[in-house]
Amino acid sequence: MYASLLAHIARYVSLSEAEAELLPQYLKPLTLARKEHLLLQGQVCTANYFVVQGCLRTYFLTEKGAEQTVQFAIERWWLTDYASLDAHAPSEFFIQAVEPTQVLVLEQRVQEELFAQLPQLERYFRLVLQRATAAALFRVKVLFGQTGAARYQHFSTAFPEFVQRVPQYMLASYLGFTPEFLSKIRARME
Amino acid sequence: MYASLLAHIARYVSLSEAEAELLPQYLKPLTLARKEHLLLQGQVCTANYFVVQGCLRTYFLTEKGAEQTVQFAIERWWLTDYASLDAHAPSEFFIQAVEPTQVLVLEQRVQEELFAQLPQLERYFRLVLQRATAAALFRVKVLFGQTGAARYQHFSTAFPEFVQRVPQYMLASYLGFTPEFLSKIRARME
DNA sequence: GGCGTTTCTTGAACTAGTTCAAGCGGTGGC
DNA sequence: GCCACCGCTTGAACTAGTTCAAGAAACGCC
Repeated sequence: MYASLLAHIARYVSLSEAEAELLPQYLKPLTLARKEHLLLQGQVCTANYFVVQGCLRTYFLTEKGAEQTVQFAIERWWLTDYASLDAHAPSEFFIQAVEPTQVLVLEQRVQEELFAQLPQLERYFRLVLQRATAAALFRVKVLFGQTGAARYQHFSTAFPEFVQRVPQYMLASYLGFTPEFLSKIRARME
Repeated sequence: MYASLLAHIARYVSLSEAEAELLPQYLKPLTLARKEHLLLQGQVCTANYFVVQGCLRTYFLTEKGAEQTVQFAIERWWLTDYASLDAHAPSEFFIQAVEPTQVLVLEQRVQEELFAQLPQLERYFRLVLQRATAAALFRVKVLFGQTGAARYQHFSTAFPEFVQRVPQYMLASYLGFTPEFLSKIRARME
């Protein structure tokens, strides 16, 4: 359970064994069923979630009532709504388990204590956020730089296992088009 | 020059006067003419830029050769390409001054020394990155959640001074449509 | 203060992707 | 083992936004 997080932390900063053993005091495991929500629109987001096993997504409802997926998180990704977390404001998003999922929950109010105990983690989260920021910029580049069909083709060759794993309507909205259009792209590819 | 950065840092963490006086050793001022580049596609990005006065943008060239703006930075924003910076890899983006601009340059290789001297800055940059990540998510929400015309209307009521400041073709591509279409939206609004 | 470049506008033809509606297939729940 | 539902497909009509081209306006610079 915690091994996955410790391995991830070790990529960025080093913790002694004694330090590593402190983590379970601060992060609580949680198991989610398929389609279970961690956050509903309108609620204040109070925690950061690390995916040990499974898949989460962030989505919102468009004016027409369609679910628009804005990000996915699979194993070893952190997911939260920083806008809501930082400002203690109601979230505009839903966070939901795409499949049965195990997460570690880091509550915002214990995060400060954790950083006081293990100051290296301040650096760890900075580096995790740098990667997230780079990923967000790349996502905007892909959305603007290529057609829907090209986005699907690149995505499905880059992450073939992931395409199998999530319902196509979630993937379609993540890639910026309708499920019907995705179906037509697949038909065209033969 | 440094007062702007110190005021920004003070929003997130506190530095003593003695600590504040160390900053000029690490960050170098730089003045850019309109349209001057800080980074060209293909170069490795080696620094993080803080805008004291003026405006920067990140853009890339689409297959058709059009400039696609992906982000702007005005006073008190940091801008860099973290993908290139972290991986020491050639950047896919250009970073350019939209107007005459003064920046403070934090070279990647001196950033580590700076954090060793002033560990609070590790936290400062983490918090700056949290805001950037929240802004990136919000941007995706706006791009997917509303039509081009609605995006322009909301943007120009939220940031009227900014709309005056940048050429419309940059704003059009930032908002996800062509300059011609922006012109037509404006005509429709009368 | 005028010249050259850059930026903005307008219109007409076009296209990538949407919308709506109907049918089909798999599968999870009891 | 059956039913209900959810997700996927297909086609036809549609629309938001693009493309291309040409002229008008505005700006920055010496």
